[in-house]
Amino acid sequence: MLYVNCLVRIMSNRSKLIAVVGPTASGKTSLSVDLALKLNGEIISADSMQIYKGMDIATAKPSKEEKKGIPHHLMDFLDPTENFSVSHFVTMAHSVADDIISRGKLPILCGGTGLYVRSFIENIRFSDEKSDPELREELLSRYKNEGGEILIRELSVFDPQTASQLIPSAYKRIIRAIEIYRITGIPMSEWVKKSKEVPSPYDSLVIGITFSDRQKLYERINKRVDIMLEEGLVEEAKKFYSSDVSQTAAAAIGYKELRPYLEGEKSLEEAVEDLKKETRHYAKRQLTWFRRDEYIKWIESDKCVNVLDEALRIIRQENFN
RNA sequence: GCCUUUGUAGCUCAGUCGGUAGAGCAGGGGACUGAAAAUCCCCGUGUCGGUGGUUCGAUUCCGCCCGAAGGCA
Repeated sequence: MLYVNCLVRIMSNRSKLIAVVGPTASGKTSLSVDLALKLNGEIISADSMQIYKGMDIATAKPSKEEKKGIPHHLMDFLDPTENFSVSHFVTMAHSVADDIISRGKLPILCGGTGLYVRSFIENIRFSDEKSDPELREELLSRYKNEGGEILIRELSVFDPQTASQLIPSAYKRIIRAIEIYRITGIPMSEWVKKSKEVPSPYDSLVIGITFSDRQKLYERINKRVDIMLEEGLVEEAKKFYSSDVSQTAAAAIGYKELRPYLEGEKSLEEAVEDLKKETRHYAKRQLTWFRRDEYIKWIESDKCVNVLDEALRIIRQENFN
């Protein structure tokens, strides 16, 4: 098995790429920076919220000092009024990765947005057709009035496979499945097949950070939220709500939990507890997402002495240096 | 010291006109192809504070003990 892997790598001659994934507050940022220093790399952020300008504290963007001079791409470049999506990410990440490689450096993907990471690593290719906000609105109001079952039945006429995988309450996925067919005339299940046809141009090694004791991760999360507050999260939230924001940016954890406090409906203490809780829930969902990818090489952060050394060991073991 | 209220899941609390109990939250598991920090699904046995009594049977009724809150002295 090992021989086969080596052989494939030597023969395929694909460019190497390392990814660092894991739940929020697990230490991805510092590991990726240290790896970049050791391996002459640059970082591509795979984070659906760190893309936005001004959303610094809430998204735990690394400071100048934390970046240690390593270039960070796809971070801090978009205005919060702009929407964004996976397909944008994949397209941009490919061009950035190719640029890094062309300069003789190692691209290091780092982020906790599972959909972004997986789509990039598995080279999922999205259609050029954009989404149609008006159609979505229409379908959403139909969902509210008529219910999910009717929409699923409608979907099953042109895409029985996708329809069979959906339940009435999963409205976002029902709406998207109908939308993509209406726009392109091709059912979602076909798109999914097509999206996987081209193998990845990169030879990727994905390292995941986790904790054998979930409680340890939760303690880190709680502590980090307290630090965010000290750094001025409340002020950042006020500023965030002082202007219009896109639907994508509005989903960020950190502002919406503080909003009831800003509007006088909850005490700061209560809002902060909510924020910690939502962050913990999010971390749990991320772990569920990444656990599914059997190609991830996991590091149990609370069990190993030095995460960087452990990562370097894995990299050597996989012939990646 | 006396009176009242109270003690049920990690937390907040329902409930059982006597047949050994269930919600919310927390917690756990899962799904995920253009909003993904989003969205959605599944998972509830715990000396019913302790002890004695009544009873075929007590977490439920009665006595005593222990803990908590409030009131009167």
